[in-house]
Amino acid sequence: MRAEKTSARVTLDRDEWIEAAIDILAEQGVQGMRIEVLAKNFGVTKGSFYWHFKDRQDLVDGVLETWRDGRIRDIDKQTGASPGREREQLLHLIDVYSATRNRKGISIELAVREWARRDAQAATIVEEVDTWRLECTRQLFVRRGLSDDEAKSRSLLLYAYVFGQSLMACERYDPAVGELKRWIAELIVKE
Amino acid sequence: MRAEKTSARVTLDRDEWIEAAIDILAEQGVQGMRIEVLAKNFGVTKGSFYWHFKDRQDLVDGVLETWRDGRIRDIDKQTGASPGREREQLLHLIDVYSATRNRKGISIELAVREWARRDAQAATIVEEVDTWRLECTRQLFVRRGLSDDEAKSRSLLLYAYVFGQSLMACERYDPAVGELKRWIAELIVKE
DNA sequence: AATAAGCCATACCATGTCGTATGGATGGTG
DNA sequence: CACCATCCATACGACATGGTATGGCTTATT
Repeated sequence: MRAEKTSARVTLDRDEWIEAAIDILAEQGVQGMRIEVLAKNFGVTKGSFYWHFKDRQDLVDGVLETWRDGRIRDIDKQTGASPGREREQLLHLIDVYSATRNRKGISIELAVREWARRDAQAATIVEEVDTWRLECTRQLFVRRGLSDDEAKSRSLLLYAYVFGQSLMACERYDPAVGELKRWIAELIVKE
Repeated sequence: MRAEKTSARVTLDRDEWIEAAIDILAEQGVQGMRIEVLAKNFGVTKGSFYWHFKDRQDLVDGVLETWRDGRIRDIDKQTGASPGREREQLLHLIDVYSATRNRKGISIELAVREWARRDAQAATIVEEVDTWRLECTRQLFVRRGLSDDEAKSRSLLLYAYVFGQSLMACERYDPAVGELKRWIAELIVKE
């Protein structure tokens, strides 16, 4: 039973609700973020939810802020200056967004983006994250000696590729799709 | 009023319901494909719907089949043999999936893919379409003289890029994002 | 004109969901 | 011990939705 997972805890707080909301966002999409469903998973009723949150919008705000802050911390960490290892950092970046590894992260990423296509608030958050990521990655390319325009283009290509790739069913296209992806990663980071 | 759009018609048929369902699928996602909402847009009640369809699943089947058939006809047309123009065909393919042009087609595409991530039936359809598209595009690259592996890799990159790019908010990253995209397109099709 | 078929409206039930109001249980504090 | 704050349960109203049952209107057929 899902409810047993946290039954040891006596009380809940905002962050636990937000984490659970992000989990179900990844699995079910925005429409799956139902208050009563979250409550049932915790083994409580929505009386608890409305103690910690004003309404559903309050939860939504928390989810988006938490996601944005986490993503920005993450990209800062993964593109931090480590001279001479820019190429490895870029390849690692692509690998991290590979669908096989990091399934949950990808699911959250796609769920937030599908959300952003129809919700202005989510779109604003995605825009902030995109801008930050593209800028950090651009600097990686620049440190490798690329021109500013080429660095911009390649970082845009990098992210568009990893997101799009996780939207496709490419396993059945070629069983050795792993090698195709390695080839593509090399093309994106250059050489 | 939306209802006036087709008020001239006296009766509806399955295809009109399916078309309207695809429209709202693009705008609202799968969760937006509500029978009573579709009926209200037509200015009728769901009594009409249940005359033409057994249930909601019946509509879903029609939507997925219609989408798949249309996509396969389309890719066949756009990658049809026209010797010596493979490069133009590839660039045109990328352009067609550009978010600025063909907004509705992109919206449907993304809606079906987000759907496929959580629905096995939709996933099967997407897989069929992906396989067909990748194969057609691979042949374009092969006709340009590329090796089979490189052709496979580049066609995968092409589609992943166009889908991912339409998931991103890249306009605010650089106002001249159009030039970045042209550069990327050139990199993907080679030279 | 009578009948039948096609197409849709109306009424109804069951369910899921948001939000509110209020009561109850628990533990700390004076 | 009395009181209060914290945290959750219960019950309710309001609404949207899928699906069913049935009635009614229009047009074609005989």
